[in-house]
Amino acid sequence: METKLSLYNTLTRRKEEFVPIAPPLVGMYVCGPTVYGDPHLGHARSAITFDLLFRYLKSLGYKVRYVRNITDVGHLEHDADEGEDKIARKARLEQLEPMEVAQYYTNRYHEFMDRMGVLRPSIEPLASGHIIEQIELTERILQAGYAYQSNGSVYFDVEKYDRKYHYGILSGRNLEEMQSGGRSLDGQSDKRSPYDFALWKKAQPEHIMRWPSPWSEGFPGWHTECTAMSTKYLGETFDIHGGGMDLMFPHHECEIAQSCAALGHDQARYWIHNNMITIGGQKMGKSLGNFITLDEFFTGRHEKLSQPFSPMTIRFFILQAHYRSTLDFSNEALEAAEKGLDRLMKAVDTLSKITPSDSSTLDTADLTTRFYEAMNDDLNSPVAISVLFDWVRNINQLLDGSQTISSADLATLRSEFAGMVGDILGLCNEKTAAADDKVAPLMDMILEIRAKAKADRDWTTSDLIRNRLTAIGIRVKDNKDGRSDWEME
RNA sequence: GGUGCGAUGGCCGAGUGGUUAGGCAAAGGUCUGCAAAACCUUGUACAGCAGUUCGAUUCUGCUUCGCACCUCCA
Repeated sequence: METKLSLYNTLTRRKEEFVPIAPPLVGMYVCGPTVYGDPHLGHARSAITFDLLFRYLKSLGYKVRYVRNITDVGHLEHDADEGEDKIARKARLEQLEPMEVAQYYTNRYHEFMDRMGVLRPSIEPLASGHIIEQIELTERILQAGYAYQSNGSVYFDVEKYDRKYHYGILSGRNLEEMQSGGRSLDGQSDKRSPYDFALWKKAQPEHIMRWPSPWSEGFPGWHTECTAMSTKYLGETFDIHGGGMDLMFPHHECEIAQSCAALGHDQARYWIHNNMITIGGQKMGKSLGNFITLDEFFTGRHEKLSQPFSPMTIRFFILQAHYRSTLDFSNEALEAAEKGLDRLMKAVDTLSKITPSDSSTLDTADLTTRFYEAMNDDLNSPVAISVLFDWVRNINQLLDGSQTISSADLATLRSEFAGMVGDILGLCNEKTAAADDKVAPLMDMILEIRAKAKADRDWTTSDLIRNRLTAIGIRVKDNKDGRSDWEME
């Protein structure tokens, strides 16, 4: 490999060469969804970003253990003691068991991510299945002296922690600044300081999701699951921790604090954060209520959508922007992505129709070198895709005959190109997939009849066939050699 | 208020101290029975003002505008 993979590490605020702790093993933990609502575009961005990293690391030969959690414990709406659990509230509104809500949205999440070509993680632990581990973590932090009990709840002592470590190391803040510019929370809570966060919360009588603990019947604080589960499955130190930028503070900051307090050190070597999807320049999210769910994208049922957009179009749209840039939603951008993807997938198809020559006028090394250079540069998928498009032109020229390729080079090109598009970028041809095995021979027959009509200069018949096919959504394209191709709209 | 980030051609979106991003859209052409597709050609884009430099869209400073986090959030 000419270049090596470098990744932007939020912790150091620069790109660093990626060096795993114990190659070829790589441990990666990514914060997954809280399952109390339908997945939206934002979830897709995070899932696809780390799916790309997962796929790319694997393609480089690493053996990756990818852990992505499901948060099925609702935590609290507000930081105050009387806050309501998100999942419990949803359950109350829909008259379901909390776990029924969590299961339903977990299923929905899986269904939509599958359709977008997002590979399932190696381990997908549930927060509710790791209460014991979270209690153990809390005990360790208590023993280390960085937490205190208060009315049955346990809180992390941020001020004490900050005297030895640095609370704010990831998000570039420091406690003093936060305190001086701080908003004054009225002392309605059991916390000593407004910046302290809960490791364990005592449940109010009406709180449904609750577990026994040494301190009270209650539930874990919302930062503990990630620390507890990443430690369990990836060890005390692992390679990559990912998530959305909005999780940087306080969530990831608190994870670091918990690790340092319990283990004496941060767990993750590389902290990777994907940027947000915006709509009209503003973050698409729950708090603003301006999000569009994936279901709405796939069906087109949303007032802001001009048409349905397929799962692969969404994936391609996301991949066409760098993961650390904000990506603005618009119908025009999605439509452009749809057409661009179509062009790319057609080229994959075209590759199988090219006949080799004695020599090559193209150098396939150009594709490989530039593609991997882009991917190695902090996963620059937009540039990688632009390299692919340069080769889409080349592939089309090969079909036209204005370029030639040897059979050895063609074999290389086929496997490289398909691997980049399919295995690394995770894009597949939804149109081809739609045509099942029986349709293809049927189409061959129909086009054979049409070819005969064309040979007889019977344009009435040939146009009738083509028009009828167009009407049912099958596009016919005539080639110079008299043969025709077809594709599903 | 604190801490960060951004402003690129009609739209989306990379990148660079001097030489082509790419996609979509648009215009002309080639091919074709017609069409579609494909191919070829076509765009003096880098918010504004100073400064550094032989040269800045790229570096520095300021200005304007926008965004994110500080509260659940991918």
